[in-house]
Amino acid sequence: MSITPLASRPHDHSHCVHTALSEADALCAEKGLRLTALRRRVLELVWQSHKPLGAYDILAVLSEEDGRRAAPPTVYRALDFLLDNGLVHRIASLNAFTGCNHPTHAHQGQFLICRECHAAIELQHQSISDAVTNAAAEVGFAVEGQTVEIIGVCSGCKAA
Amino acid sequence: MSITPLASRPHDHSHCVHTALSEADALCAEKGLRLTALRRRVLELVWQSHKPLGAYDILAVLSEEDGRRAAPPTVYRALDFLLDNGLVHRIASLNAFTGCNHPTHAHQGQFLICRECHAAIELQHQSISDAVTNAAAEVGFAVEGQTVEIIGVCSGCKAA
DNA sequence: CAGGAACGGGTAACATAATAACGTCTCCAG
DNA sequence: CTGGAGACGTTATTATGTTACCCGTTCCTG
Repeated sequence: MSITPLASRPHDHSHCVHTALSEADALCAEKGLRLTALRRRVLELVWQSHKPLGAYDILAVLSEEDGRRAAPPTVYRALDFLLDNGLVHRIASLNAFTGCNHPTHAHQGQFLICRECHAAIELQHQSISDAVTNAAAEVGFAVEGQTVEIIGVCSGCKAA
Repeated sequence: MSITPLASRPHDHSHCVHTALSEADALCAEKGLRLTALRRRVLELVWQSHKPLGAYDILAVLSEEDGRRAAPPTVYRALDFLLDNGLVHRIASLNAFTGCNHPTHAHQGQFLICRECHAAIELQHQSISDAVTNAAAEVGFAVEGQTVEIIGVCSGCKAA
């Protein structure tokens, strides 16, 4: 039904980062949004691995490379921008952020989070969304947003 | 397929609280666990409405009624006990806790969270769990726990 | 009936996460 | 060129969660 998500198999990760940044550039150009140096840098950091990154992790990197120490609002504002425009997702159960695989169309992903390697694998499974929507409809609940975060062990870590 | 969850319709709430505490007593007696006064009180507070309660909300109530002010570890230890034994659930997207409807058998609920009245309606919909398990299996991911939290508007608030 | 491990709980301090409020700068439209 | 919106810096504060350490009780064991 679906291809194996990239995050769950070996791959050239620098390609991920490059693609993500290019897509972000294109999307912002198209919508007339300003992907400033800071926002671009934060997006790059979030994409540096498939492990969701905490706001304060980002803060630490920025502080180190800038010399002067950055303050929380700097990072949160950049993250808010990226969230608003679908370039990153927030993982509520981890208080962390991860790059969005499909920024060009609005969606809410589901995430498989590996307890071992901490990678977050984004899914977009219609059957899950449908099951949620149907279950909610049964009790007259109007769905506006879904947080689906599955903890477990990924195939790679199971093998090891 | 399922009956309307209690939390989503009018009901005698004192009955909820009483039932929850009785079930907790029974469950702890059976398992040889100690439902101390503090733990029981925290469980009662969590059950006082169907709105999930933050740890610091509980802390505030305990501090006020005890005169001396309680400290965070007191509340978190009680909550850990209740979580470990399935008496309450944690709502990750709210950083809050809510009473478990079915403490006697292990399970992981799904939650409908009303943006208006803040009530959390616990579901246990097999179709959702199945959809999640199947989607995970497709990529070789072994599910250990599910966080499914749906934000939206409940039937009561839609009517009003 | 010692004596000591296990447990519940208190206190203080700390760590992490997020927001509020205000000021300055830049850049582009008019 | 000017005026206003948006981006970002800075400081402070609030919210949430954890760690380390100590003390008293319980309860089991010898």
